[in-house]
Amino acid sequence: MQRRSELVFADVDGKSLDALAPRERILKTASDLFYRLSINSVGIDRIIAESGVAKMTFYKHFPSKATLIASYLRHQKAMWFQMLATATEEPGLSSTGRVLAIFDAIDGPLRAPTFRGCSITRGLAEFGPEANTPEVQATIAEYFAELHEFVASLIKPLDLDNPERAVVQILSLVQGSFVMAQSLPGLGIVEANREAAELLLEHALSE
Amino acid sequence: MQRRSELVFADVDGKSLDALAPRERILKTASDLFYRLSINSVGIDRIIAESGVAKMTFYKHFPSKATLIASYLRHQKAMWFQMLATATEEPGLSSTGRVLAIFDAIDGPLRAPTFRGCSITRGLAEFGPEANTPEVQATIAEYFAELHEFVASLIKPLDLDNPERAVVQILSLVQGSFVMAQSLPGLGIVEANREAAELLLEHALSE
DNA sequence: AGCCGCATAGACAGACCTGTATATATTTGA
DNA sequence: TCAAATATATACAGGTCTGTCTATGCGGCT
Repeated sequence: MQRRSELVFADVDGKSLDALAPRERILKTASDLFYRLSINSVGIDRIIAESGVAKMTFYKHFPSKATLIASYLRHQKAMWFQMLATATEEPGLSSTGRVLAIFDAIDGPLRAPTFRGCSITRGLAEFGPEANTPEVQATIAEYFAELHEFVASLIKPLDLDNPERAVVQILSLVQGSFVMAQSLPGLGIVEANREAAELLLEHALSE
Repeated sequence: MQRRSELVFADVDGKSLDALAPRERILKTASDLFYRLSINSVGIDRIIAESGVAKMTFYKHFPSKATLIASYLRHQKAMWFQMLATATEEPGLSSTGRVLAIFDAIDGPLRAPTFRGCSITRGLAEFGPEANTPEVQATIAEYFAELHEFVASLIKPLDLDNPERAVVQILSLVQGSFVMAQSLPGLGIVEANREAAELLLEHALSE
């Protein structure tokens, strides 16, 4: 009996596994296993067994495990950016409010008992510079570059003296929140870091 | 028989590999491979081959791969805490100076081109709650608990209204620095986060 | 009806994994 | 010096890994 994924699957969410098309069934099963256990410790055979699909069907949709891993990471990235966009584009928010909305958005997910850290940062832990899986590494690199870009676009309207410093600080507080929530849950982490971010932005604005 | 502690590394650093005793040779080779590539992607056979040791010798010193992994993580933890202790116990430092000394200490290592993130956080990415390697998971859990304890002990003398919040903020900035340096190097990360920490402590002190 | 595309089922190859066994050599220390 | 402890070299067992192959079933479309 397989457990339902806690990860957000926009168009997939809610449907039972066997109501899904094979490709989605595979990706959903793999995402759940990869996130819960780690990528390298989950084999193709297990994903095939738990998604109830034939091996040939798997290899028709994903020519290699690396392809599946890259799809997994791209999917996680898309979900995460969609969540960020929704939160920060809320109407009526001030410019600093938009930055702080990141923390409001992650607070819930990071408190979930199924939370295991940032899936992409954990992917980087397994597929660093010396791995030879270019598609996977490129996906990871794009994620971090785009996240930086995204936060920079939120900071820009504040017209700070040193915007790049603020971007680094906010990003660090976000990434730090992920690691902390994974390793030492239950300390009001996001609340503390939201307050830190607020103070840092206030101070930067008054310079 | 006086067995050399595995946590002692002073006499290991600097010597060429084949001048070391087998156990140290194995641990050093494994540490290098685990850190560069990830733990699960490096097999025993490769560690044995690169450390120039016989398989029987390996299994005499490390009854299982999990034992080796735990030794690796304990060794990393010891090095890191020793570095922290050295930096924060520097004479002449104020109480806040001790906290900020953490950032001064990590700045260099995080800029190194060989830096690949925190070895223990990366270990957690591979050996989370659902792995069945109790020794490894216990080592990781101890690390995070002790790191929290350590920072709390530095914050305590400041006598803040809300010390736990400051602890979380400092820890987050540290962990965030590690992730950032790993994923987006070259942005003056530690400098920015040291300034953030300073501001946060100043503000907390004036409450 | 009949065909085509997709899914299933499962065997199989070849590489790699952890861990053990056997037999030989080398170091060490009493 | 000589025996015990330790290291070496290598073969092997049994499992798991990714990826391929063959053969079969089934549903939709013309």
